[in-house]
Amino acid sequence: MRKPNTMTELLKQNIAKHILLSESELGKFVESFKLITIKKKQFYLQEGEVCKYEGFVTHGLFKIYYLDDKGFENILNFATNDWWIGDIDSFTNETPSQLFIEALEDSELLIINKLDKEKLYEELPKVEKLFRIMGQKSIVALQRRLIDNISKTADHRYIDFMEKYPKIFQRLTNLQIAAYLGISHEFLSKIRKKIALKK
Amino acid sequence: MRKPNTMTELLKQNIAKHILLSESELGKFVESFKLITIKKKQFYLQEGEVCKYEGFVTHGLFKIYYLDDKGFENILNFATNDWWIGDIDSFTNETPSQLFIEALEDSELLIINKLDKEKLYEELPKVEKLFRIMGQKSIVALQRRLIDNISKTADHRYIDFMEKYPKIFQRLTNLQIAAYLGISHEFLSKIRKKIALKK
DNA sequence: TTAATTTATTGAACTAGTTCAATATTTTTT
DNA sequence: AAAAAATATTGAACTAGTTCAATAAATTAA
Repeated sequence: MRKPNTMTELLKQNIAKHILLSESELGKFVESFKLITIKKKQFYLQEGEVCKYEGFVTHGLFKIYYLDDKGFENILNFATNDWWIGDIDSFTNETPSQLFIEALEDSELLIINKLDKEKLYEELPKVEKLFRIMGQKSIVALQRRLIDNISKTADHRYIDFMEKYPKIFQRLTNLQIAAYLGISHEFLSKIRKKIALKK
Repeated sequence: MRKPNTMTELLKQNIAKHILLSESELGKFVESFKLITIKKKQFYLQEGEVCKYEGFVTHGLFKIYYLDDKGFENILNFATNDWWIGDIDSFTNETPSQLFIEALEDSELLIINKLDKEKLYEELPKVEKLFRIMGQKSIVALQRRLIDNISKTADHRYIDFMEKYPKIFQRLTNLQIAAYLGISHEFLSKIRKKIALKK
């Protein structure tokens, strides 16, 4: 593990993208977080649990997924350095989550619990703005993802994903990519072949 | 058109679901909004425009959609009484929208522009919380919609929609429902026949 | 280092959903 | 009330994507 303050630097840089805080406010902000590690194949969150923390990934890789009626894994998203994870619904309303969040690599996170987050909202009103803006960005991203899923074919979505997230892409298996694209891995294999032949 | 203060009552009730404001704060809040009407087939927003207002629908019905590469209409959502509309991305960043928001019935809205909204954030810090919470709810809804779209068949999605929004459902054509479900209207017609035969 | 397990590829048969074209029905306009 | 326009239904041929099963390749565990 790297030094904790290297990790909090990442978090400071992340929030500086959205709002402007003084050095002392930044200090107070990051102090509310705790550094934890999660080993590959271990869970940050499992279906049925209440999501107790919001987490900022400083290192590693996660998949966020749910199991459908047939027990099939559908990946909503991946999260690596500089991404936030958690189940907003479960965290905010303290209800059981439907999601699994699992480490695909040994990972490190800065986490905050609900009480400490609420304290932050009170002490640093700008934090309210921060999470409002982050929420807005999530909405835009989700809206785009929904649009793509409705109106693009699987090969198109595969190529888009590869181009948009080349670094994550390399670290994933085809099974994981297929579960993200919403297609069977056999069909992904055929898409890959077709693309390879074109070149 | 009904009396303006009947309309602002609806807005007050809506925000009371999320945060607690005093009567005078509520008054200040609703004063920042302007009541407008949009006739059937007219647009609240068109592709290429910057979204200048966020709107709270007090009466009527809208479709929010975008045109894909083939010029095909994909409906992201419908909005009726007690819903908010706007393109968050375009509104926040003052960039051209990709969306159309069109009235399907003669409609009434309370709208607020960016400057007035920012003023509200400053004067009533709880409003920041309000929009953060509303954003979180949108995220949850979008996430569920994405999940459904990936993992459920069209007949399942059709039945879900009918059961979840029976009142809106009745006021829509099959063309509109198909554009929302992401299927051709011919196929929707076949789904409807299959369901009718089962009964 | 071998054995065991997981991941990837391929083909064949299938199913969900599309596309196109023709006809019927409903709604809107005049 | 008639004509015009938009919406809905149906069938036939098609395509994108699934499922199942067998085999190969790559990773992980012993």
